[in-house]
Amino acid sequence: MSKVKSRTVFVPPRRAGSDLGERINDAGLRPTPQRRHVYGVLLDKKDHPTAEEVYLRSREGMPEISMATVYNCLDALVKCSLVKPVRTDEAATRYCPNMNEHAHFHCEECGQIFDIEGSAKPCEAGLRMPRGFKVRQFEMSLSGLCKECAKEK
Amino acid sequence: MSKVKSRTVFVPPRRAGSDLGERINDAGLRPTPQRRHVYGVLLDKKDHPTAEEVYLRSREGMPEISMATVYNCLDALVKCSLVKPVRTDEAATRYCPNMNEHAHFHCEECGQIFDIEGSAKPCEAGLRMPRGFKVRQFEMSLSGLCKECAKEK
DNA sequence: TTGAGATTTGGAATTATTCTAAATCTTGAC
DNA sequence: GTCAAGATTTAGAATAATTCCAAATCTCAA
Repeated sequence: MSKVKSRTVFVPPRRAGSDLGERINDAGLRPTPQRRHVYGVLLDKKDHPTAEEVYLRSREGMPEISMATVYNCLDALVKCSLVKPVRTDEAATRYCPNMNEHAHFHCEECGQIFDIEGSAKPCEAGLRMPRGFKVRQFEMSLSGLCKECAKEK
Repeated sequence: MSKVKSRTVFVPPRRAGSDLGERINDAGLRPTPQRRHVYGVLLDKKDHPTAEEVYLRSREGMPEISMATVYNCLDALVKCSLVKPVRTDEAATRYCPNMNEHAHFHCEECGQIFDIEGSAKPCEAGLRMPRGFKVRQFEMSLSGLCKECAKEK
């Protein structure tokens, strides 16, 4: 296993999945095995799992990982803008690794979340922003019935 | 105290605050003193209190009310579309009695929520809805710094 | 190689919310 | 007015999601 390691700059070892490590590294985080693994789990299946679900999936490839670490890793990934937290009407926060501009559709029937492509600025979306407010985030979310569930009615 | 009471139709007693009662009644809910009181508390000060805050304010005029009842009342008001639940990054759900079309702005600094007037349809807001989805709710939410907090930076 | 600081871990603690079962209230029928 | 069925309220227990804690381990710049 040939590694290149400089004195002052951390270079992640080159092996399968190292690109994840790089993305974490680029974002200013230490690319620990746990963070890499959790990020990999999210990228692997782009649904919108809860922390609990991420924990269960993470344990498959890393049986010793703890729930606390999963929360830590998710927080870290969110802080680095690699992952977005998604809140629905349900209690648990879900996590989305799709960082393209999109909205979330929550199906009231089956509970699934779907990414809806597209974006707009608040004013384009008909909002009358009062002067002086500094908008950092603008999110749109929808709920109703997904294609499958709508069909069944 | 003159009351009119028919055999088959409930007529709420006419006294101060009965309009609240009517709105609750119209929405198909029994206008109990607790529901009326909780709704009154929300209308009284149109910020976006948590259940906890609603509880504290409710106790001022109705010291025996319980937390469970506050949750029950809020759920009932939400079901009747008299009140909207608002979720932010924080854990606790907040409640908004403004049922006009509007979005919510959450100030990251002071935590306050502001109503932003305006509305749009998903397609007008740049979203490309896939065929077959049945949209029941479309919400927009913003975060950043409110006027006051932005000034301080 | 090493020490400072970051990270992980299991378990305890906290917070928000829901559930439960008993007491009370409300309403429509008589 | 009286009554029973069902709705609502209540206190407290239970649950669920998340955060906190302190000890062990890891990471990496010097």
